[in-house]
Amino acid sequence: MAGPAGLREPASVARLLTTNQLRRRTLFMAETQLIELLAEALQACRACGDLPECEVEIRLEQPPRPDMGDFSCNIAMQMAKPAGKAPREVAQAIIERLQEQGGLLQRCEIAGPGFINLFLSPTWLQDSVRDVLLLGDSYGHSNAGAGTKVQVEFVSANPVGPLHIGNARGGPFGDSLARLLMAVGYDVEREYLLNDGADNTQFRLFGASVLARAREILGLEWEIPENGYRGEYIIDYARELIERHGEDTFAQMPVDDAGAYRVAMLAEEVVVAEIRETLGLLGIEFENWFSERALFEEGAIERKIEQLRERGVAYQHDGALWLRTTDFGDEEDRVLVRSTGAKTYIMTDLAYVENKLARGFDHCIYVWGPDHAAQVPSVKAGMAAAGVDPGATEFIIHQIVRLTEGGEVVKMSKRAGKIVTLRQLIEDVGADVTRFFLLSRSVDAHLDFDLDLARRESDENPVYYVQYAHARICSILREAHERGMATDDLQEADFSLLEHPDELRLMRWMADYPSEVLAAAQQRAPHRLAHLSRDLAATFHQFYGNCRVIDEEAPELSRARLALISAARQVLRNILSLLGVSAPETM
RNA sequence: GCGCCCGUAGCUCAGUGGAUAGAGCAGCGGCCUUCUAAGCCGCUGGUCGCCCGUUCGAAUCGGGCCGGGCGCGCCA
Repeated sequence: MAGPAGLREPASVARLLTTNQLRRRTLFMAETQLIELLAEALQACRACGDLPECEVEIRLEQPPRPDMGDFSCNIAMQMAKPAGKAPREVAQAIIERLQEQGGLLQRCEIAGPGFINLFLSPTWLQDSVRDVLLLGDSYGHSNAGAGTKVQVEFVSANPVGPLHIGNARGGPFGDSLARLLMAVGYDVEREYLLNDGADNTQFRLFGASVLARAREILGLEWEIPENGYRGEYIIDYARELIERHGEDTFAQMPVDDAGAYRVAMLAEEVVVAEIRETLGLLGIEFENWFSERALFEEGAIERKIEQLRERGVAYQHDGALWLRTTDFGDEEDRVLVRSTGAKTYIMTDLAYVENKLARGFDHCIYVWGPDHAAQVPSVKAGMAAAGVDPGATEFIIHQIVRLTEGGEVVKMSKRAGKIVTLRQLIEDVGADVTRFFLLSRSVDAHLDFDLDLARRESDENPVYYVQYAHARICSILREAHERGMATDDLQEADFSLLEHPDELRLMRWMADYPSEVLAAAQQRAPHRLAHLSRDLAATFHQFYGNCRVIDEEAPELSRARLALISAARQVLRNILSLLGVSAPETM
């Protein structure tokens, strides 16, 4: 794929690079090497008795400001007490024995209460820009996951209506988490669980509601059941189904549980198509859509019940079958099979997790809404009771989303069917804004989705700020191309010309990117990507304000800067791609 | 009552045990004959809910309060 300015995509070159080559110049590797250097210096101090043998952990961190260096180390403060010396004195002893190594470290200094601040050499940073260009789309990726098979199950909203803002958050979150995990070397599959079993109360209530509406349309006696679905959209489903399957199908459908379930299954096709389409608008696609029904049909549920009985963890009481979860840390025992014979969610969860593990997943991540938070302990206890290692599963609970407009919370009522659908939201503010906003907060935090801000197509909207940086770079590359400057083979530019503080900052930022991706993946924190993207955009915009890229008087510097912004564009693209937000070439 | 999440600038929120706690939005003031002003620069704005502890060092870890949200079915 050719870039807008005829840039050659160096993907083929990237494939030739080995993992070691990739690692050599990431900041993470620099960090590892610096830690070794410090350890050697510390050893030297101990050898001549300047410092005592004591517990210290050599860790590097990022100083708050760039003029404080690229890394800082706190060992002097850790050792001050056992050494009986002032921290700065300890620091002095260490840096005196720090052996300068080829090209990595430029200088170091003591700062503040006793920090050792380390400055990377510009040469090292300049080389890292070349890696970005050579590795392209895979820059920032790593192999931390080592091919471990991970399943991310998310959304899994009951197939009883359109997705709404309440269950919208799991979509972008789960999808970006999956993308992140893939980027750091996991073998990931996304899955949507359809709660469409015959025993599923909600699913059957939904069927009964649709049937009632169909009968209404046909002029027959009708009644929406207690706790049924009263939203307008139920009428739409009824109409659609009558068109598809004919009036007779519904006129003759028995008004009972069996009829309700049959209608629910017919409606499911429509609902799932709608859900799939809506998520598709956000760039979310699932490798698997798993029907809970399959667990019943294929006998997994019955086998599980049998197994639990044999293990002696299930018992009959009050006409129901209970699981002895209290033996595994739960507050009370849980019902597996109701006295009506219907299976509960925990029953299907247990059969389902076994199915997942049987499919070869080493790790199963569940992304659940806050309404399911309370069931996590019982499900985990249930797994333990069933002999499934709960360590193979991970539950991530996201908090609620509220829409705000004009400073007020938009009120919604699910019972009355007064909801804002995800589709409406996307049509209102756009897919990119929807994804970015939903991803911009920590999953633990409640999220207020500011509709007024989201609608604004201006500088106030953070999505456009990031996309604008990308478009701006594309524009410069286009301009350079039009002026006849070479915009290919930029990895061969003379990077040593890039010495301006804003250039160094940008380079450093990009060199740090791979470890940020890894951290975001490990912390299951896609929202960090949103912040990173803004931060990179800001770093670029600042550079843009202070450094002119196209300068026909200085062709070599121009070329180096074109290489630099081309790299910045690549990293912006890579972050946006993890976020699932588009990177427009013009705005 | 019990459990989970949150409490950081006027508002919405970041913040891997470190230095002068940061962004966005809102407010005030500058910067376009030069590569996209959807931008940049500067200013204003804080008892990090409160108390005690751990630590050389706490917004961050532990305990206890206070406040808000959500959940606590033989619904999912």
